[in-house]
Amino acid sequence: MAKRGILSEEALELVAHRFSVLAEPMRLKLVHALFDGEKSVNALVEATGGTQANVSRHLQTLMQAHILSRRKEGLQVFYSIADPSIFKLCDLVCGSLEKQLSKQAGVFNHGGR
Amino acid sequence: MAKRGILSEEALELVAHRFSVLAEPMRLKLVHALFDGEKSVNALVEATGGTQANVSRHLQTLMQAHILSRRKEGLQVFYSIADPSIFKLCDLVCGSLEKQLSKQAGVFNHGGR
DNA sequence: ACACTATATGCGCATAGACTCATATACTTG
DNA sequence: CAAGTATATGAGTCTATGCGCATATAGTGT
Repeated sequence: MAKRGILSEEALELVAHRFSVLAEPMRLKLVHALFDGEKSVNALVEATGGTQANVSRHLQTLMQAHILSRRKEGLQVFYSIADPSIFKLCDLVCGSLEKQLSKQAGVFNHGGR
Repeated sequence: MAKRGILSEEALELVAHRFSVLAEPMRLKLVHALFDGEKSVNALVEATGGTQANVSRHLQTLMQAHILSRRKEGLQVFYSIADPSIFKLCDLVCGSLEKQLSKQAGVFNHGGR
């Protein structure tokens, strides 16, 4: 277990910002699409069904947060996941949500007439 | 490692929402203040320096996300962390940010004469 | 140089949500 | 029941940001 000291105001802002970057479905979709390796912007546009402009913008946001990395090759730009902690992060949240949902389902199965 | 399948649109929204709940400095401050055990609203107001109204609102948000739990005792309401995955989540993000910051520092130490 | 493709970005609109003030609710005590 | 304390919430304002449209920039091939 990591030791958790007192967090400064500034540190809190950083952490909050990091979470906020992951708080958009489209960006999660992009990250998820990159789980199995790098992809070009066009490939990501197709994979997500978003517009090119929007996908590009979200990729910028993810880049600025150092979550993705860029590789330019001719006309195309390939993005890939730069911060491996994203995997664990998503696993954690998904796991926690599954638990919650199964509990809520339990309420229905249990209480229902 | 958990297996990561394809996430539905709906699942993405849930995960995004979960992140968005943690994407506010004030809420992180509250969660952080609860790391060492339950506290009353008043105690949290003092600990965070926020207004009572605002603290109460953020506590609602954290409750609805099933991150906190409530215990009422007379006039006071005590909140505590209900979802232990929060600890790991924060550790992960903090660790990742520390790495990033030390890398950025390295750039300066390295390139600068 | 021109046309073409891939990606990035300026701008404007619309919405979400954080904050404050005032007030409502819930409980306790006299 | 009245007064006091702890917490929650309605209404309004203000800022942030996601999205679409159009256009800019960068690179390739003829």
